[in-house]
Amino acid sequence: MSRDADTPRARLLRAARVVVARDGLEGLTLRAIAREAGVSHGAPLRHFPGLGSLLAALSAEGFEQLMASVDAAIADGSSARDRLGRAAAGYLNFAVAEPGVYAVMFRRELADVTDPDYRAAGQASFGQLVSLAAAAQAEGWHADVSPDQLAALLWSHVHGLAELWLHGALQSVLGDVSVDDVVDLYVGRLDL
Amino acid sequence: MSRDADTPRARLLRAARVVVARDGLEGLTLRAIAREAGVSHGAPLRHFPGLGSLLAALSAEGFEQLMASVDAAIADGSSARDRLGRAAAGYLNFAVAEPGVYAVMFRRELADVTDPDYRAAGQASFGQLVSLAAAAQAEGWHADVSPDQLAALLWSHVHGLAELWLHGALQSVLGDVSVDDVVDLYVGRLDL
DNA sequence: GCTCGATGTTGACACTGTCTACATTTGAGT
DNA sequence: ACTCAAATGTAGACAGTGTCAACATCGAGC
Repeated sequence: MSRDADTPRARLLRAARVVVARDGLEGLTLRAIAREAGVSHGAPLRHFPGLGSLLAALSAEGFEQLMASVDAAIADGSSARDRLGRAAAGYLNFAVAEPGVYAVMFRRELADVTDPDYRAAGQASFGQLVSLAAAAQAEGWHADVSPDQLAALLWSHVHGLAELWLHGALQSVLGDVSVDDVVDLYVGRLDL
Repeated sequence: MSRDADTPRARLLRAARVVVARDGLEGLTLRAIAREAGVSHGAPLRHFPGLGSLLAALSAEGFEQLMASVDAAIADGSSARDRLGRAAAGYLNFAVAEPGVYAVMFRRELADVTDPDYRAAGQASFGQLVSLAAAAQAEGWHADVSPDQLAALLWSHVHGLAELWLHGALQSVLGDVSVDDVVDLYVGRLDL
C-alpha cells in the first residue's frame, strides 16, 4: 500500500471506508461510494467488475489492517501465551475501530469471497494466529491439539466477541460494557 | 406458535423461510417473499410496517427454534457441565439447519433490532444459557465469574463458531470439517 | 342491510447494480 | 510533434428493490 497510493482504485476504496463509517452497511452502495469519491455513478465499474469485488478489495485491506493491529499489540509481550492475550486485544480493537470494514469482511453476501486477494489476505491473517498459537503450544499450553485447530478455536471465540459486540448484544446482556471490559473478561477467564 | 397458525402473517413468515433457504440473504426481498406467499408485492406491508420488521419477527421465531433445539439437545445430560456441551451442539445444529434464519437473527442492517418481540426472544434465549451456565458453576466449574459473564463468553464462542462455519472460513482453514467435527473440537477442548 | 376493519391490488416514486454507447484524457512510440 | 490506443469518466437506460397512497374486496357485527 504505497506505490499506488492515489490511483482511482485506491480513491474508491478510501471513499468506501468513509461511507461505511458514516452510513453503515445499509448505506454502503456503489453509487454512494461514487458520490463520495466525486465521480459519476458508473465510474467505479471501470476499476471493479462489481460492488462485490470492490468490497472484497476493501476486505483484503481490512485483513491487512487487522494483522497490523495484532502485530502492534503483541510487540512487547513477555511470553507466547501473554502475546496471545494481547493479540486478542489487538483483534478486538481493530473490529471496534473499523466496525463497518470488519462487518464487510465477514458477510459473504456483500464481499465476493472468491476474490483471490480476499482469500490470500484472510489466510495470511489466520496464519498469523497459527504462529502465535503454535508458539504458545511450545510453552506447553494446549499442546495436545493441532496448531490449526487451536487457532481456529481462538479465532472463533474472538470473532464471536467482536460480532456480538458490534451487534450490541453484549452491551444489552451485560451492562454497557466497553471493549476493554470484553478483553479483560475474555483474556482473564477460561484459561487464556 | 399455534393459535394463529394460518394467519397471513404466519404465511408470510413461512414464505420468508422458504426464500432465504432457497436464495440466501441476497435473495431475501420483500417482493420475493410476497411472490412465494402468492400475494401481490404490496400485501406484506399490511402486516408488517416494513421488511426490517418482518425479518425481526422471523428472527424472534428463530430464537424460539434455537431454544427448542438446545432444549432437545440437553434432555439426557448426566451433569450440568455435560449439558453445557450438549447445548453447544444443539446451538450449532440449529445454525446449520437454518443458516439463513440464523444469519438474519444477527444482522442488524436487516432485522429491526428494536422490535420488542425480537429483543424479548433474544433475551429469553440468553437466559436459557445463563441457567445452564449457573448450574455448571454450582458444580464448581468456573465459579469465579458471574453467570451472565460466563454465559456471554460461552455464547460468543459458539456464535463465532457458527458464523465462521456459515461463512465457510472454518472449512477453508481446517479441512472440510463437518459440524460434528466442530462440536467435537469445541466441546472436547479448552476445558469445556 | 350496512358499515367498518382486515386484507389485497395496483401504480407510482426514488432508489439500487449493471450494462452500453459515447466522451475525454493521457502517455508511449514513432 | 503526431498518432493512436488504453485508461478513465459520463450519461442514459433497464430491471429490480422498499415504500407509499389510492382503490377494491370481503366478512363479521351491529
